[in-house]
Amino acid sequence: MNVMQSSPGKETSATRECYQTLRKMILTGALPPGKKLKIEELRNLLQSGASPVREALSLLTSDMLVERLDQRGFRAAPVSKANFEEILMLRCDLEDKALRASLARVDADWEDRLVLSHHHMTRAQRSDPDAFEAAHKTFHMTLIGNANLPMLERYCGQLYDLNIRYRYLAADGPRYGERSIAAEHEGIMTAALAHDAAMASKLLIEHYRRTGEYFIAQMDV
Amino acid sequence: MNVMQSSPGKETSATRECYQTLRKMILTGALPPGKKLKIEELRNLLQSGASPVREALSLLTSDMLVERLDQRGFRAAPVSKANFEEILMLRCDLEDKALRASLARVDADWEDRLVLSHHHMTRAQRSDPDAFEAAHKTFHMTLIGNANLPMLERYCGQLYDLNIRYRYLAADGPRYGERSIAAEHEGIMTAALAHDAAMASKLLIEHYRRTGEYFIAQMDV
DNA sequence: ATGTCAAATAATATCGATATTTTTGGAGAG
DNA sequence: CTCTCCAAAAATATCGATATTATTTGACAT
Repeated sequence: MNVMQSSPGKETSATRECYQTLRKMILTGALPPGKKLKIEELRNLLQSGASPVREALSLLTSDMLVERLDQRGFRAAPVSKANFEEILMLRCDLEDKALRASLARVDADWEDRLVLSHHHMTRAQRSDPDAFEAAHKTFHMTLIGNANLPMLERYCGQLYDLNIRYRYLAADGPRYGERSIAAEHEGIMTAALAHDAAMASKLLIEHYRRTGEYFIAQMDV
Repeated sequence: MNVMQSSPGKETSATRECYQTLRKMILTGALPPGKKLKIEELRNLLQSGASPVREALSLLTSDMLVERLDQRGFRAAPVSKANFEEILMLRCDLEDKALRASLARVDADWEDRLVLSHHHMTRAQRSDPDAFEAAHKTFHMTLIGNANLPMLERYCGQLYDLNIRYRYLAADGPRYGERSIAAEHEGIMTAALAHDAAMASKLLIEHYRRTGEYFIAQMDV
Protein backbone atom coordinates (compact mmCIF):
# COMPACT_ATOMS: atom_id res chain seq x y z
CA MET A 1 0.00 0.00 0.00
CA ASN A 2 1.33 3.37 -0.97
CA VAL A 3 0.26 6.85 0.09
CA MET A 4 1.29 7.99 -3.39
CA GLN A 5 1.22 11.71 -2.69
CA SER A 6 0.63 14.29 0.01
CA SER A 7 -1.62 16.39 -2.19
CA PRO A 8 -4.95 14.60 -1.94
CA GLY A 9 -7.00 13.32 -4.81
CA LYS A 10 -4.42 13.39 -7.56
CA GLU A 11 -5.09 10.00 -9.03
CA THR A 12 -5.70 10.92 -12.63
CA SER A 13 -3.51 11.42 -15.67
CA ALA A 14 -2.85 14.79 -17.24
CA THR A 15 -4.74 13.78 -20.37
CA ARG A 16 -7.84 12.81 -18.40
CA GLU A 17 -7.63 16.04 -16.43
CA CYS A 18 -7.53 18.05 -19.65
CA TYR A 19 -10.28 15.98 -21.18
CA GLN A 20 -12.66 16.51 -18.31
CA THR A 21 -11.96 20.20 -17.90
CA LEU A 22 -12.30 20.94 -21.59
CA ARG A 23 -15.41 18.83 -21.79
CA LYS A 24 -17.09 20.76 -19.03
CA MET A 25 -16.01 24.08 -20.50
CA ILE A 26 -17.50 23.24 -23.87
CA LEU A 27 -20.69 21.84 -22.39
CA THR A 28 -21.29 24.89 -20.24
CA GLY A 29 -20.35 27.35 -22.95
CA ALA A 30 -17.19 28.64 -21.29
CA LEU A 31 -15.65 27.69 -24.63
CA PRO A 32 -18.32 28.91 -27.02
CA PRO A 33 -19.40 27.04 -30.19
CA GLY A 34 -17.12 27.47 -33.14
CA LYS A 35 -14.31 28.91 -31.05
CA LYS A 36 -10.82 28.16 -32.27
CA LEU A 37 -9.06 26.02 -29.70
CA LYS A 38 -5.42 27.00 -29.81
CA ILE A 39 -3.02 24.59 -28.21
CA GLU A 40 -0.86 27.27 -26.65
CA GLU A 41 -3.84 29.00 -25.05
CA LEU A 42 -5.21 25.79 -23.62
CA ARG A 43 -1.75 24.79 -22.50
CA ASN A 44 -1.65 27.90 -20.33
CA LEU A 45 -5.22 27.57 -19.16
CA LEU A 46 -4.85 23.94 -18.13
CA GLN A 47 -1.28 24.20 -16.86
CA SER A 48 -0.24 21.25 -18.95
CA GLY A 49 1.93 20.22 -21.84
CA ALA A 50 0.90 20.22 -25.47
CA SER A 51 0.62 16.46 -25.76
CA PRO A 52 -2.14 15.95 -23.17
CA VAL A 53 -4.07 18.88 -24.64
CA ARG A 54 -3.90 17.51 -28.15
CA GLU A 55 -4.83 14.05 -26.99
CA ALA A 56 -7.77 15.38 -24.96
CA LEU A 57 -9.01 17.29 -27.99
CA SER A 58 -8.71 14.19 -30.13
CA LEU A 59 -10.78 12.27 -27.59
CA LEU A 60 -13.39 15.02 -27.52
CA THR A 61 -14.04 14.53 -31.21
CA SER A 62 -15.63 11.20 -30.22
CA ASP A 63 -18.21 13.13 -28.29
CA MET A 64 -18.81 15.48 -31.19
CA LEU A 65 -17.86 18.37 -28.96
CA VAL A 66 -14.71 19.22 -30.89
CA GLU A 67 -13.99 19.31 -34.60
CA ARG A 68 -10.64 18.57 -36.11
CA LEU A 69 -9.66 20.58 -39.18
CA ASP A 70 -7.06 18.77 -41.16
CA GLN A 71 -3.95 20.86 -40.65
CA ARG A 72 -5.62 23.79 -38.97
CA GLY A 73 -6.07 22.58 -35.44
CA PHE A 74 -9.26 22.18 -33.48
CA ARG A 75 -12.38 24.14 -32.72
CA ALA A 76 -15.40 23.76 -30.49
CA ALA A 77 -18.24 22.13 -32.41
CA PRO A 78 -20.61 24.69 -33.89
CA VAL A 79 -24.30 24.75 -33.03
CA SER A 80 -27.38 25.32 -35.13
CA LYS A 81 -31.09 24.87 -34.96
CA ALA A 82 -30.86 22.01 -37.43
CA ASN A 83 -28.24 20.31 -35.29
CA PHE A 84 -30.39 20.62 -32.20
CA GLU A 85 -33.41 19.26 -34.01
CA GLU A 86 -31.38 16.28 -35.15
CA ILE A 87 -30.16 15.63 -31.62
CA LEU A 88 -33.72 15.80 -30.32
CA MET A 89 -34.98 13.47 -33.01
CA LEU A 90 -32.23 10.92 -32.44
CA ARG A 91 -32.70 11.03 -28.68
CA CYS A 92 -36.39 10.36 -28.95
CA ASP A 93 -35.75 7.47 -31.27
CA LEU A 94 -32.85 5.87 -29.43
CA GLU A 95 -34.04 6.43 -25.88
CA ASP A 96 -37.39 4.95 -26.74
CA LYS A 97 -35.62 1.85 -27.96
CA ALA A 98 -33.27 1.76 -25.00
CA LEU A 99 -35.97 2.28 -22.41
CA ARG A 100 -38.09 -0.52 -23.81
CA ALA A 101 -35.11 -2.86 -23.91
CA SER A 102 -34.25 -1.84 -20.37
CA LEU A 103 -37.77 -2.53 -19.14
CA ALA A 104 -37.78 -5.87 -20.91
CA ARG A 105 -35.14 -6.98 -18.42
CA VAL A 106 -36.45 -5.48 -15.19
CA ASP A 107 -35.30 -7.00 -11.95
CA ALA A 108 -35.38 -5.96 -8.32
CA ASP A 109 -31.81 -4.74 -8.36
CA TRP A 110 -32.43 -2.35 -11.21
CA GLU A 111 -35.60 -1.05 -9.59
CA ASP A 112 -33.57 -0.32 -6.49
CA ARG A 113 -30.99 1.59 -8.47
CA LEU A 114 -33.66 3.57 -10.26
CA VAL A 115 -35.43 4.57 -7.04
CA LEU A 116 -32.12 5.51 -5.46
CA SER A 117 -30.96 7.62 -8.38
CA HIS A 118 -34.30 9.40 -8.37
CA HIS A 119 -34.01 10.05 -4.67
CA HIS A 120 -30.50 11.44 -5.03
CA MET A 121 -31.70 13.71 -7.78
CA THR A 122 -34.56 15.18 -5.81
CA ARG A 123 -32.34 15.63 -2.78
CA ALA A 124 -29.74 17.51 -4.82
CA GLN A 125 -32.39 19.70 -6.38
CA ARG A 126 -32.18 22.53 -3.88
CA SER A 127 -28.58 22.27 -2.77
CA ASP A 128 -25.92 22.22 -5.44
CA PRO A 129 -26.88 22.82 -9.09
CA ASP A 130 -23.75 21.00 -10.18
CA ALA A 131 -24.62 17.95 -8.11
CA PHE A 132 -28.15 18.08 -9.49
CA GLU A 133 -26.81 18.01 -13.03
CA ALA A 134 -24.79 14.91 -12.27
CA ALA A 135 -27.68 13.20 -10.48
CA HIS A 136 -30.05 14.07 -13.30
CA LYS A 137 -27.81 12.42 -15.84
CA THR A 138 -27.40 9.40 -13.59
CA PHE A 139 -31.17 9.07 -13.32
CA HIS A 140 -31.67 9.15 -17.06
CA MET A 141 -28.81 6.79 -17.70
CA THR A 142 -30.06 4.37 -15.06
CA LEU A 143 -33.46 4.42 -16.70
CA ILE A 144 -32.07 3.11 -19.98
CA GLY A 145 -29.07 1.33 -18.48
CA ASN A 146 -30.60 -2.07 -17.89
CA ALA A 147 -30.77 -2.98 -21.55
CA ASN A 148 -27.28 -4.46 -21.71
CA LEU A 149 -26.71 -2.63 -24.98
CA PRO A 150 -23.48 -0.73 -24.41
CA MET A 151 -23.30 0.99 -27.78
CA LEU A 152 -26.86 2.22 -27.57
CA GLU A 153 -26.14 3.52 -24.09
CA ARG A 154 -23.07 5.28 -25.34
CA TYR A 155 -25.04 7.00 -28.08
CA CYS A 156 -27.72 8.04 -25.61
CA GLY A 157 -25.12 9.41 -23.22
CA GLN A 158 -23.49 11.40 -26.01
CA LEU A 159 -26.80 12.82 -27.10
CA TYR A 160 -27.70 13.66 -23.53
CA ASP A 161 -24.56 15.74 -23.20
CA LEU A 162 -25.06 17.46 -26.52
CA ASN A 163 -28.56 18.30 -25.41
CA ILE A 164 -27.61 19.84 -22.11
CA ARG A 165 -25.01 21.87 -23.97
CA TYR A 166 -27.86 23.58 -25.76
CA ARG A 167 -29.60 24.07 -22.46
CA TYR A 168 -26.58 25.84 -21.02
CA LEU A 169 -26.25 27.95 -24.13
CA ALA A 170 -29.94 28.86 -24.09
CA ALA A 171 -30.18 29.61 -20.41
CA ASP A 172 -26.65 30.73 -19.72
CA GLY A 173 -26.72 28.41 -16.77
CA PRO A 174 -28.26 25.26 -15.42
CA ARG A 175 -31.61 26.72 -14.32
CA TYR A 176 -34.56 24.90 -15.73
CA GLY A 177 -37.77 26.08 -17.25
CA GLU A 178 -38.86 25.48 -13.65
CA ARG A 179 -42.09 23.92 -14.74
CA SER A 180 -43.21 20.47 -13.68
CA ILE A 181 -39.86 18.78 -14.26
CA ALA A 182 -39.98 16.99 -10.93
CA ALA A 183 -43.49 15.69 -11.59
CA GLU A 184 -42.45 14.49 -15.03
CA HIS A 185 -39.53 12.54 -13.61
CA GLU A 186 -41.79 11.04 -10.99
CA GLY A 187 -44.27 9.98 -13.65
CA ILE A 188 -41.61 8.32 -15.75
CA MET A 189 -40.23 6.45 -12.77
CA THR A 190 -43.67 5.31 -11.65
CA ALA A 191 -44.50 3.97 -15.09
CA ALA A 192 -41.15 2.21 -15.23
CA LEU A 193 -41.65 0.61 -11.84
CA ALA A 194 -45.11 -0.50 -13.00
CA HIS A 195 -43.35 -2.12 -15.99
CA ASP A 196 -45.53 -0.09 -18.33
CA ALA A 197 -43.09 0.39 -21.18
CA ALA A 198 -45.52 2.17 -23.47
CA MET A 199 -46.42 4.73 -20.83
CA ALA A 200 -42.86 5.23 -19.61
CA SER A 201 -41.61 5.76 -23.14
CA LYS A 202 -44.44 8.12 -23.98
CA LEU A 203 -43.76 10.24 -20.90
CA LEU A 204 -40.02 10.22 -21.46
CA ILE A 205 -40.31 11.39 -25.04
CA GLU A 206 -42.85 14.05 -24.15
CA HIS A 207 -40.39 15.18 -21.48
CA TYR A 208 -37.70 15.61 -24.11
CA ARG A 209 -39.93 17.17 -26.73
CA ARG A 210 -41.33 19.73 -24.35
CA THR A 211 -37.94 21.08 -23.24
CA GLY A 212 -36.70 20.72 -26.80
CA GLU A 213 -39.42 22.85 -28.28
CA TYR A 214 -38.78 25.46 -25.65
CA PHE A 215 -35.15 25.74 -26.84
CA ILE A 216 -36.09 25.73 -30.48
CA ALA A 217 -38.50 28.60 -29.88
CA GLN A 218 -35.72 30.49 -28.12
CA MET A 219 -33.37 29.98 -31.04
CA ASP A 220 -35.73 31.74 -33.40
CA VAL A 221 -35.35 34.99 -31.48
CA MET B 1 5.52 26.67 -55.67
CA ASN B 2 7.44 23.92 -54.02
CA VAL B 3 8.01 20.39 -55.23
CA MET B 4 7.95 19.29 -51.61
CA GLN B 5 9.06 15.77 -52.31
CA SER B 6 10.08 13.56 -55.15
CA SER B 7 7.76 10.77 -54.01
CA PRO B 8 4.41 11.70 -55.53
CA GLY B 9 1.09 12.05 -53.73
CA LYS B 10 2.32 12.86 -50.26
CA GLU B 11 -0.25 15.47 -49.33
CA THR B 12 -1.45 14.11 -46.03
CA SER B 13 -0.29 14.53 -42.45
CA ALA B 14 1.49 11.82 -40.50
CA THR B 15 -1.44 11.52 -38.11
CA ARG B 16 -3.91 10.98 -40.93
CA GLU B 17 -1.60 8.45 -42.51
CA CYS B 18 -1.39 6.51 -39.25
CA TYR B 19 -5.11 6.82 -38.69
CA GLN B 20 -6.01 5.41 -42.05
CA THR B 21 -3.48 2.60 -41.98
CA LEU B 22 -4.43 1.51 -38.48
CA ARG B 23 -8.08 1.77 -39.31
CA LYS B 24 -7.74 -0.51 -42.28
CA MET B 25 -5.60 -2.96 -40.32
CA ILE B 26 -8.18 -3.22 -37.56
CA LEU B 27 -11.10 -3.48 -39.97
CA THR B 28 -9.48 -6.25 -41.98
CA GLY B 29 -8.23 -8.12 -38.94
CA ALA B 30 -4.53 -7.54 -39.57
CA LEU B 31 -4.65 -6.21 -36.01
CA PRO B 32 -6.90 -8.79 -34.36
CA PRO B 33 -9.58 -7.94 -31.77
CA GLY B 34 -8.30 -7.40 -28.26
CA LYS B 35 -4.69 -7.07 -29.40
CA LYS B 36 -2.53 -4.82 -27.32
CA LEU B 37 -1.44 -1.88 -29.46
CA LYS B 38 2.02 -0.94 -28.28
CA ILE B 39 3.23 2.47 -29.32
CA GLU B 40 6.77 1.36 -30.02
CA GLU B 41 5.62 -1.51 -32.24
CA LEU B 42 3.28 0.69 -34.23
CA ARG B 43 5.93 3.38 -34.43
CA ASN B 44 8.15 0.91 -36.25
CA LEU B 45 5.39 -0.51 -38.39
CA LEU B 46 4.18 2.89 -39.54
CA GLN B 47 7.58 4.53 -39.75
CA SER B 48 6.39 7.43 -37.67
CA GLY B 49 6.88 9.17 -34.35
CA ALA B 50 5.02 8.39 -31.17
CA SER B 51 2.83 11.48 -31.27
CA PRO B 52 1.02 10.74 -34.54
CA VAL B 53 0.51 7.14 -33.45
CA ARG B 54 -1.02 8.15 -30.13
CA GLU B 55 -3.20 10.75 -31.77
CA ALA B 56 -4.39 8.31 -34.41
CA LEU B 57 -5.29 5.80 -31.70
CA SER B 58 -7.19 8.47 -29.81
CA LEU B 59 -9.15 9.29 -32.95
CA LEU B 60 -9.90 5.63 -33.53
CA THR B 61 -11.70 5.44 -30.21
CA SER B 62 -14.39 7.61 -31.87
CA ASP B 63 -15.00 4.80 -34.29
CA MET B 64 -15.13 2.25 -31.48
CA LEU B 65 -12.29 0.40 -33.16
CA VAL B 66 -9.81 1.08 -30.36
CA GLU B 67 -10.19 1.08 -26.60
CA ARG B 68 -8.22 3.27 -24.30
CA LEU B 69 -7.25 1.76 -20.95
CA ASP B 70 -6.54 4.44 -18.45
CA GLN B 71 -2.83 4.19 -17.91
CA ARG B 72 -2.25 0.99 -19.77
CA GLY B 73 -2.28 2.13 -23.37
CA PHE B 74 -4.56 1.05 -26.18
CA ARG B 75 -5.94 -2.15 -27.62
CA ALA B 76 -8.02 -3.13 -30.61
CA ALA B 77 -11.69 -3.28 -29.67
CA PRO B 78 -12.78 -6.80 -28.73
CA VAL B 79 -15.55 -8.60 -30.56
CA SER B 80 -18.38 -10.77 -29.37
CA LYS B 81 -21.60 -12.23 -30.58
CA ALA B 82 -23.54 -9.83 -28.36
CA ASN B 83 -21.63 -6.90 -29.82
CA PHE B 84 -22.40 -7.99 -33.36
CA GLU B 85 -26.06 -8.45 -32.56
CA GLU B 86 -26.20 -4.96 -31.13
CA ILE B 87 -24.54 -3.52 -34.22
CA LEU B 88 -27.00 -5.33 -36.44
CA MET B 89 -29.95 -4.15 -34.38
CA LEU B 90 -28.80 -0.54 -34.36
CA ARG B 91 -28.09 -0.58 -38.08
CA CYS B 92 -31.54 -1.85 -38.91
CA ASP B 93 -33.10 0.78 -36.73
CA LEU B 94 -30.98 3.74 -37.80
CA GLU B 95 -30.71 2.95 -41.48
CA ASP B 96 -34.44 2.49 -41.71
CA LYS B 97 -34.87 5.96 -40.28
CA ALA B 98 -32.15 7.44 -42.47
CA LEU B 99 -33.39 5.85 -45.66
CA ARG B 100 -36.90 7.11 -45.12
CA ALA B 101 -35.64 10.60 -44.36
CA SER B 102 -33.44 10.43 -47.44
CA LEU B 103 -36.34 9.38 -49.64
CA ALA B 104 -38.51 12.12 -48.21
CA ARG B 105 -36.21 14.58 -49.94
CA VAL B 106 -35.65 12.89 -53.30
CA ASP B 107 -34.55 15.03 -56.17
CA ALA B 108 -33.09 14.40 -59.60
CA ASP B 109 -29.55 15.10 -58.48
CA TRP B 110 -29.66 12.52 -55.74
CA GLU B 111 -31.18 9.94 -58.08
CA ASP B 112 -28.29 10.56 -60.44
CA ARG B 113 -25.76 10.05 -57.67
CA LEU B 114 -27.47 6.86 -56.56
CA VAL B 115 -27.53 5.37 -60.06
CA LEU B 116 -23.90 6.32 -60.57
CA SER B 117 -22.71 4.84 -57.30
CA HIS B 118 -24.56 1.65 -58.12
CA HIS B 119 -22.98 1.52 -61.53
CA HIS B 120 -19.50 2.04 -60.11
CA MET B 121 -20.12 -0.73 -57.62
CA THR B 122 -21.21 -3.26 -60.24
CA ARG B 123 -18.31 -2.30 -62.47
CA ALA B 124 -15.81 -2.79 -59.66
CA GLN B 125 -17.31 -6.15 -58.75
CA ARG B 126 -15.06 -8.26 -60.92
CA SER B 127 -11.93 -6.16 -61.01
CA ASP B 128 -10.52 -5.02 -57.69
CA PRO B 129 -11.99 -6.32 -54.41
CA ASP B 130 -10.62 -3.28 -52.62
CA ALA B 131 -12.29 -0.91 -55.05
CA PHE B 132 -15.50 -2.88 -54.70
CA GLU B 133 -15.42 -2.43 -50.94
CA ALA B 134 -15.10 1.31 -51.31
CA ALA B 135 -17.82 1.48 -53.97
CA HIS B 136 -20.11 -0.68 -51.87
CA LYS B 137 -19.81 1.68 -48.93
CA THR B 138 -20.36 4.66 -51.19
CA PHE B 139 -23.54 3.09 -52.53
CA HIS B 140 -24.94 2.48 -49.08
CA MET B 141 -23.95 5.90 -47.84
CA THR B 142 -25.45 7.57 -50.89
CA LEU B 143 -28.67 5.71 -50.26
CA ILE B 144 -29.08 7.28 -46.84
CA GLY B 145 -27.09 10.42 -47.58
CA ASN B 146 -29.87 12.64 -48.83
CA ALA B 147 -31.48 13.04 -45.42
CA ASN B 148 -29.41 16.04 -44.42
CA LEU B 149 -28.94 14.49 -41.00
CA PRO B 150 -25.17 14.47 -40.50
CA MET B 151 -25.11 12.83 -37.10
CA LEU B 152 -27.37 10.01 -38.19
CA GLU B 153 -25.16 9.53 -41.24
CA ARG B 154 -22.11 9.43 -39.03
CA TYR B 155 -23.64 6.75 -36.83
CA CYS B 156 -24.64 4.71 -39.86
CA GLY B 157 -21.15 5.01 -41.32
CA GLN B 158 -19.61 3.89 -38.05
CA LEU B 159 -21.93 0.92 -37.82
CA TYR B 160 -21.25 0.04 -41.44
CA ASP B 161 -17.54 -0.18 -40.72
CA LEU B 162 -18.01 -2.18 -37.55
CA ASN B 163 -20.17 -4.56 -39.54
CA ILE B 164 -17.70 -5.15 -42.31
CA ARG B 165 -15.07 -5.75 -39.65
CA TYR B 166 -17.05 -8.79 -38.60
CA ARG B 167 -17.32 -9.81 -42.22
CA TYR B 168 -13.56 -9.74 -42.63
CA LEU B 169 -13.11 -11.66 -39.40
CA ALA B 170 -15.66 -14.26 -40.41
CA ALA B 171 -14.49 -14.74 -43.96
CA ASP B 172 -10.84 -13.90 -43.55
CA GLY B 173 -11.22 -11.69 -46.58
CA PRO B 174 -13.68 -9.59 -48.49
CA ARG B 175 -15.39 -12.38 -50.39
CA TYR B 176 -19.13 -12.42 -50.01
CA GLY B 177 -21.59 -15.19 -49.41
CA GLU B 178 -21.80 -14.92 -53.22
CA ARG B 179 -25.53 -15.25 -53.16
CA SER B 180 -27.87 -12.73 -54.77
CA ILE B 181 -26.12 -9.67 -53.38
CA ALA B 182 -26.18 -7.91 -56.72
CA ALA B 183 -29.89 -8.58 -57.16
CA GLU B 184 -30.58 -7.31 -53.66
CA HIS B 185 -28.75 -4.07 -54.34
CA GLU B 186 -30.63 -3.68 -57.58
CA GLY B 187 -33.94 -4.22 -55.81
CA ILE B 188 -33.15 -1.63 -53.17
CA MET B 189 -32.14 0.90 -55.78
CA THR B 190 -35.20 0.26 -57.89
CA ALA B 191 -37.51 0.73 -54.91
CA ALA B 192 -35.66 3.91 -53.97
CA LEU B 193 -35.93 5.31 -57.49
CA ALA B 194 -39.65 4.47 -57.42
CA HIS B 195 -39.85 6.50 -54.20
CA ASP B 196 -41.27 3.49 -52.43
CA ALA B 197 -39.83 4.05 -48.96
CA ALA B 198 -41.56 1.12 -47.32
CA MET B 199 -40.30 -1.33 -49.91
CA ALA B 200 -36.79 0.09 -50.06
CA SER B 201 -36.47 -0.02 -46.28
CA LYS B 202 -37.86 -3.54 -46.10
CA LEU B 203 -35.39 -4.78 -48.71
CA LEU B 204 -32.48 -2.94 -47.11
CA ILE B 205 -33.15 -4.39 -43.68
CA GLU B 206 -33.65 -7.88 -45.06
CA HIS B 207 -30.33 -7.42 -46.85
CA TYR B 208 -28.63 -6.65 -43.52
CA ARG B 209 -30.42 -9.32 -41.53
CA ARG B 210 -29.62 -12.03 -44.03
CA THR B 211 -25.87 -11.43 -44.03
CA GLY B 212 -26.02 -10.79 -40.29
CA GLU B 213 -27.60 -14.09 -39.46
CA TYR B 214 -25.04 -15.83 -41.61
CA PHE B 215 -22.26 -14.38 -39.45
CA ILE B 216 -24.06 -15.12 -36.21
CA ALA B 217 -24.42 -18.73 -37.25
CA GLN B 218 -20.70 -18.86 -38.04
CA MET B 219 -19.84 -17.49 -34.62
CA ASP B 220 -21.56 -20.37 -32.89
CA VAL B 221 -19.11 -22.82 -34.39
C1' DA C 1 6.11 -26.16 -3.97
C1' DT C 2 3.75 -21.64 -3.11
C1' DG C 3 2.96 -17.04 -2.10
C1' DT C 4 5.00 -12.41 -1.23
C1' DC C 5 7.85 -8.59 -1.93
C1' DA C 6 11.26 -5.74 -4.18
C1' DA C 7 14.32 -4.81 -7.76
C1' DA C 8 14.69 -4.89 -12.83
C1' DT C 9 12.42 -4.32 -17.06
C1' DA C 10 9.20 -2.63 -20.25
C1' DA C 11 5.70 0.34 -21.62
C1' DT C 12 3.07 4.50 -21.22
C1' DA C 13 2.57 9.38 -20.61
C1' DT C 14 4.57 13.73 -20.81
C1' DC C 15 7.77 17.46 -21.77
C1' DG C 16 10.62 20.80 -24.43
C1' DA C 17 12.34 21.87 -28.76
C1' DT C 18 12.06 21.91 -33.79
C1' DA C 19 10.17 21.45 -38.42
C1' DT C 20 6.10 22.39 -41.29
C1' DT C 21 2.24 24.61 -42.51
C1' DT C 22 -1.15 28.20 -42.41
C1' DT C 23 -2.29 32.90 -41.72
C1' DT C 24 -1.26 37.66 -41.71
C1' DG C 25 0.36 42.03 -43.39
C1' DG C 26 2.01 44.93 -46.62
C1' DA C 27 4.58 46.35 -50.96
C1' DG C 28 4.08 46.79 -55.72
C1' DA C 29 1.64 46.11 -60.24
C1' DG C 30 -2.45 46.62 -62.94
C1' DC D 1 -8.60 51.29 -55.37
C1' DT D 2 -8.15 46.27 -55.90
C1' DC D 3 -5.62 42.21 -56.60
C1' DT D 4 -1.55 39.30 -56.46
C1' DC D 5 2.37 37.72 -54.48
C1' DC D 6 5.99 37.25 -51.12
C1' DA D 7 8.08 37.74 -46.61
C1' DA D 8 7.07 37.74 -41.53
C1' DA D 9 4.50 35.92 -37.88
C1' DA D 10 1.77 32.58 -35.66
C1' DA D 11 0.06 28.18 -35.03
C1' DT D 12 0.08 23.32 -35.87
C1' DA D 13 2.29 18.95 -36.22
C1' DT D 14 6.09 16.21 -35.15
C1' DC D 15 10.31 14.50 -33.07
C1' DG D 16 13.57 12.78 -29.46
C1' DA D 17 14.32 12.38 -24.75
C1' DT D 18 12.73 11.84 -20.02
C1' DA D 19 9.71 11.00 -16.16
C1' DT D 20 5.94 7.89 -14.55
C1' DT D 21 3.66 4.02 -14.16
C1' DA D 22 2.68 -0.92 -14.90
C1' DT D 23 4.55 -5.55 -15.48
C1' DT D 24 7.70 -9.10 -15.00
C1' DT D 25 11.32 -11.65 -12.68
C1' DG D 26 13.51 -13.94 -9.18
C1' DA D 27 15.07 -14.31 -4.36
C1' DC D 28 13.35 -15.40 0.04
C1' DA D 29 10.46 -17.07 3.66
C1' DT D 30 6.65 -20.03 4.76
